[in-house]
Amino acid sequence: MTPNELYPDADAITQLRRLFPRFAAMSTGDLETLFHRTDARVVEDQPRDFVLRKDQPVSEISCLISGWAIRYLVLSDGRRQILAIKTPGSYVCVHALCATHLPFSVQTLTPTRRIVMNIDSLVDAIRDMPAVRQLFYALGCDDLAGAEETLTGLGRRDATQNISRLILKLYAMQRTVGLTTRPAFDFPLRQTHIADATGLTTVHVNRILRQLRNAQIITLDKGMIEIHDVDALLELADMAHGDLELYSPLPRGWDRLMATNESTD
Amino acid sequence: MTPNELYPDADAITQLRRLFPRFAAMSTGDLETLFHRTDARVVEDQPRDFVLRKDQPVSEISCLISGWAIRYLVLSDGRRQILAIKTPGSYVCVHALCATHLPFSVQTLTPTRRIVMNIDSLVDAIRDMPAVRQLFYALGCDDLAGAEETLTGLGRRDATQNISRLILKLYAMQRTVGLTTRPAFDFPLRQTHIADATGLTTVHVNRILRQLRNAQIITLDKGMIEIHDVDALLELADMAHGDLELYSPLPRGWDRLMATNESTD
DNA sequence: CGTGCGCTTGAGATACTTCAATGCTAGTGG
DNA sequence: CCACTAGCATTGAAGTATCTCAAGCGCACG
Repeated sequence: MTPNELYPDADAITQLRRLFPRFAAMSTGDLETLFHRTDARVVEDQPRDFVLRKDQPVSEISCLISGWAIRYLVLSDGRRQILAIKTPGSYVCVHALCATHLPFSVQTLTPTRRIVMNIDSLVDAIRDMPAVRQLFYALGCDDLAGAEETLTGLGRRDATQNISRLILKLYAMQRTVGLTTRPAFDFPLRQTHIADATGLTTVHVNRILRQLRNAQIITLDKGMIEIHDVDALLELADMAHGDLELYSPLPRGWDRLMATNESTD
Repeated sequence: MTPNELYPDADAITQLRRLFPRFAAMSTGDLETLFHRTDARVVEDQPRDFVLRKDQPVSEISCLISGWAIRYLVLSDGRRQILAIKTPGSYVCVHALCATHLPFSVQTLTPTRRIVMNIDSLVDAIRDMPAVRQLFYALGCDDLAGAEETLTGLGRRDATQNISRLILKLYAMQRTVGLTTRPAFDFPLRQTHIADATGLTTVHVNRILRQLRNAQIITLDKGMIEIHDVDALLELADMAHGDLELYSPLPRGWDRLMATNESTD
C-alpha cells in the first residue's frame, strides 16, 4: 500500500509548487516549515491501492503529484458514486481534517506519487501558521464549490451534458497544471468510472461516447483522449471558453489573513 | 430587504446557542467578543426576500434563528437546482467566506429572523480567535459532507428515496434544534421546491407524495407535515434510525486547536 | 368576480436502464 | 505457441422511471 517512502526531494517540492497554485502562493520558508513539521514524505502507490479506506482512521493528508485516483462511496445496494476524480494537483482530502470517520474511500487508478503529511501535525500547523490556515480554508472552499457544481449537474443536466462537462473539466485540470497544451491527454478512466461519476450506467455512457465519436468531437482509445472539436463539446456541455480556466482567485481576506501578528513558526 | 435591524438581545443569543450546537461549544466570553467585533445584529425578512443574490458582493454571514430559506442556482435554460434548505439552526453561508462572487442566491420562504455578522470583521475574528476559527472549519466541513450526500442521492437514488430522505432530513433538523418532538412540523416547501431539491419535476413529486399519502405514511397539508409511520419512511429512504441524529462529533483536533497560545481577543 | 398560484390527474413521449449476448485484448498457465 | 480467463467495450431489444404537455380544480387575494 505504501511501497516506498522518502522525504520529498527538491524535485518533488518543485513539482508540488507547479501543480498546486494554492501552495505556490506560500513562501519557500513557510513550505519548508510545513513539510518539516508534518513529517512530509513521498509515497508511491500501485494501481488499485487504497489511499484511504472507508471507516478506517485517517492519519495523513496527501497532495497528488502524479497519477490518477478516485474518491467514491458505495450504497447499501452496491451502487457506486464517484465523488471526485483526483489528478496531479489534487489533494486527498481536506475533508479528513474535520471528520473522525470517513464515509468514502480513495483508490488509485494508475501508479501514483503523492506528498503525504501527518494529519495531527498539520492541524497544529494550521493553528500556528497563517499561510497554512488560509491554504486549507481555500482548499475546503474549492471542494465545496466543486461538489455543488456536480450536484447541480446530476440534478438538472442530462447524460450528454454531464459527460461532456466531465471530459472538459478533466481537460481543464490537466491543462492548468501544465500536463498538456493541446486538448489531448492521458485518460485512464474506464467507462464504468464515467458512469459512476455521472450517475449513469456503463451501457448508456457507451452510447453517448459513441455519439460524440460519430460526431467527430472526440476520440477515446487506449487510455488517451483527444478532443477534436473543443467548441462543439463546450456547446454540448453548456460551458463557455472561460470555464476551462481553473484559475481560482485568492479568497476573500487573503491579505488580511496573511498580515498577521502571529509567529509563523 | 432588511426591514428591521437591532443588536441581538439576550433572547436572540439564547436562541442561537440553543439552535447551533457548534456555537454552543464556545464560551460566553468568546461569543460576546465575536458578536461585538462583527457588529452582530438581528435582521428580520419577509417571505421571498433575498438574503444573498447571485453575483452581488457579499458583506455578511447569517445564522438563521427562525423561518425557512433556500439556497439555489438557476441554469442557463432556466432549470433551478436547490442546493440547500435553511431552517433554524442553519447558517447562510460559510461558502461566502472564501468566494468573491457567488454562483447562487439565497431567498426566504417564510418570515425569518437571523443574526447577521459583518464578513470582513468575521475574517479578522477567524484569524485571531481559535474558537471562531475552529467553528467555521467545522461548519465548512458540515456543508461539504451534506453536499456530497445530496450529490450521491441525485446520482444513484430514485425519486421515492430522495423525497423520503429530504423529508426525514428536515425532520431531523427540526428535531435536533427542539422545534418539534413528534414527527410533525411546519413544512413551508411547495411541491416545486421539493422538485428542485431532488432534481425532479413537480408532476412527478406530486405522484410520489400521493403514493406516500395513500400508503398512510405521511400527511402533508396546509404547510404542515405529519409522518405517521417513521419506520416505513426510513425503510423507503434507505436510512437507519441513527441517521435521524444530526449530532456531529467535534472535529478532529478540537482540543488541540482550542488549547492554543494565542490571545483570544 | 376574475386572476394567479399551487395541486392534481391523464395520456403519450423519451431518456435511461436492464438483460443478454458478442467480441476484443491482455495476461496466465500449460 | 495455444487454450483459457477476466475485464472492458459494444450492441440489440425490451422495460421502466421520469418527463412533457395539457387540462381542470380549489383557494386566496385584490
